[in-house]
Amino acid sequence: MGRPIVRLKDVADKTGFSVNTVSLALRGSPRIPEDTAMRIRDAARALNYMPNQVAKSLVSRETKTIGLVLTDITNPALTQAAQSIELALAELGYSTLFATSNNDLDEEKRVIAMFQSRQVDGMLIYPRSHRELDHIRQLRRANYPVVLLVADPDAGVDAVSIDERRGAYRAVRHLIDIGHKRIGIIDSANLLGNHEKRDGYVSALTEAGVGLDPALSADPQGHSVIRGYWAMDKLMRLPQRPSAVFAANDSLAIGALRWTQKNGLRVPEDVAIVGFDNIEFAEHAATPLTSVNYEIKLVTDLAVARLIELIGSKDALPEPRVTLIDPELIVRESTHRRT
Amino acid sequence: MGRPIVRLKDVADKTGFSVNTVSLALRGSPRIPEDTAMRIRDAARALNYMPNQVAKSLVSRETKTIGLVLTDITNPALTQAAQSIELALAELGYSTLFATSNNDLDEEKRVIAMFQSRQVDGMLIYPRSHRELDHIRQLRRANYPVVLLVADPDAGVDAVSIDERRGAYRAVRHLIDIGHKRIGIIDSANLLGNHEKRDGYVSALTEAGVGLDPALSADPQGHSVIRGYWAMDKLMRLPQRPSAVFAANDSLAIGALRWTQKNGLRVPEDVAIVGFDNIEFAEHAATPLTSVNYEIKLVTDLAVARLIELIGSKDALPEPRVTLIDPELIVRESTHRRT
DNA sequence: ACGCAACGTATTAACGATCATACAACGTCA
DNA sequence: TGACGTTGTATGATCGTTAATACGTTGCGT
Repeated sequence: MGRPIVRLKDVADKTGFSVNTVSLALRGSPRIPEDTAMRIRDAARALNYMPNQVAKSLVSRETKTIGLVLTDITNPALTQAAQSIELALAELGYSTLFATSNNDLDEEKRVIAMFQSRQVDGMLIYPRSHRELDHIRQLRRANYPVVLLVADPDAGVDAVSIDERRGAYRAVRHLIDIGHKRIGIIDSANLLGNHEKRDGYVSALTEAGVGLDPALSADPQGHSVIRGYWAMDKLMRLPQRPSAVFAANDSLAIGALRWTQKNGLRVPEDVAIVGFDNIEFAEHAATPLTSVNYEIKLVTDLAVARLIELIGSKDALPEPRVTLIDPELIVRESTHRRT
Repeated sequence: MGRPIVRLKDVADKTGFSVNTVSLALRGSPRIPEDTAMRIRDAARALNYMPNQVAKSLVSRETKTIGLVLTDITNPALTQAAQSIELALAELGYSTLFATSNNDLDEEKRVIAMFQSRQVDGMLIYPRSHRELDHIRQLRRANYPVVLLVADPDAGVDAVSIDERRGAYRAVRHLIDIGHKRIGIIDSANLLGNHEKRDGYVSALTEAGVGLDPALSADPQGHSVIRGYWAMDKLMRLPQRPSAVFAANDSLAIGALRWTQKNGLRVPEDVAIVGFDNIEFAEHAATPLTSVNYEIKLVTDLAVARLIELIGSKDALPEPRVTLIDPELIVRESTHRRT
């Protein structure tokens, strides 16, 4: 310890004014004559005075801090989100306290409680599960401003998210449109209820009258490149291979692509591949990947705006509102029209 | 506003004890008999009492919060660092306040001042420049615990970093060892003094008696894939092309690799490529990339440990210590022994 | 039965800031 | 000239918590 803290009192002692006068002067109150204010400001600068936000927060009952809960920041899509959230909040004078839940529900709860204890003014949460949201709904009921970054329309909590279901639908629909019928999917067989993408896949196939084959579904058990490689291997060893594969994110898709390279298959001639998130590496992959694209900044800006709105609400929080952003499909070489 | 805050006083009122007794009981003081403590704990639970860390911090003079300053979190290497720092700190009971300097010195200063104002117990900083560290040295002089995440040995501030110079040396040395003489470099011609990698490149060439050709140096003006592609284009249009290229990070290297694909060159036969950071996409690139590898967790764990040590130091901070981690080279297909 | 620990709980004062209010000193006006 | 505003500054309470200390009860020993 022993870090020297310069307090209002120190500035007061140095100038001979009272603590209160110093406080008013530094905050530019019109009640303090310019002459006095200047002397006080000079003294404050000389002492390198910095207001203690902790003390300030105690009386103002706001910390100008928001808590950001992520599952796992190594996911490039989340990284981007974190970056643009921090930026947007900083512009509004808020600091970002961040923590990862490591995809564990108890951890998520613990992190949320910690943030509450630290009196954050609001939270942005990337929940581990899109369904188990009771603990978050409870937060909201206690009048705590929260905005989720993924959700379905009836979450019962404010949320801004891209429409994953619709994005997946577009991807698979595209594959169908260019003539594919046997379409595989690489996505977690998710016990957590995160099956928006799978739903989109199913509805595109169903709509086109293509039967579902459970064998065409591979659970990568992770979201890294190597997991995509591994899942692709499972799909391609089937007696009846898929002619196209939809991967739930670009890392998985790149893993799948890598499998085709190692095994001498051509993309898209032998198998077409579609990814999700349109990360930079997708565009510049060995075969540029068709991928579901969206502007992450749009999502985060809306989420931040909504959160600030909730924080500003005087009385009870308004009715929850879920905003889903419709993503687009960027078609590249990894999918081609079949003849 | 109007968020309901449950305070010690509320628990006190409910149980009939005084605030102080409640405080002691909840903190498990031996002075409070088990019977009383239990009643108080029950009441606290019933009211969903959560200690107000802001108030606690005011009296304890520590926030159990550290500030993490990054230049730009989209850099995958920094992302990883952020993740493992958050994890390590959380295990030690610290929260992470994070902010990005957006590679701007004034912004960096502003962020640091903000963190001070918020009374963070210490800071981990990825400085924009490896040379302009005066504002950070000043912090240290004011007895503020700071650990940098990149630095040269004589920074005058505590630091834990990988030895970029040595990593670059190993990469270029490897290229020389397998027979290359005309070796290009893709790295920022950095005005900020971040020329550790370039230094390593130069010393490997010099040591081998290979002359330096300034034309073989390309400034990508960024660190993304597309910038690497662009810089590679510049290098490969030279009348005397390099036979090998060292890129300062894997994104740049992947961009360079992409250029060779588009232009029908073979890697490593026509040109060898080495990257830096060994991100997952490097291993699974179209041609698996040789890259400088290091365990980021080792760096961050040491940095966190050092920071905690500084925070714990009773009196003045100990002499600054710079720890450089020696990275290794992972050789993959993108470089081959020449015959 | 009295003094003195030990025990259990309460009181008071911080922490650093803000806010509402009090209070001097001075000037103005009828 | 005295009541009344204005102006500039100070005082005191407050935010929720902890720390130091004070103060009643007990129970014990003699």
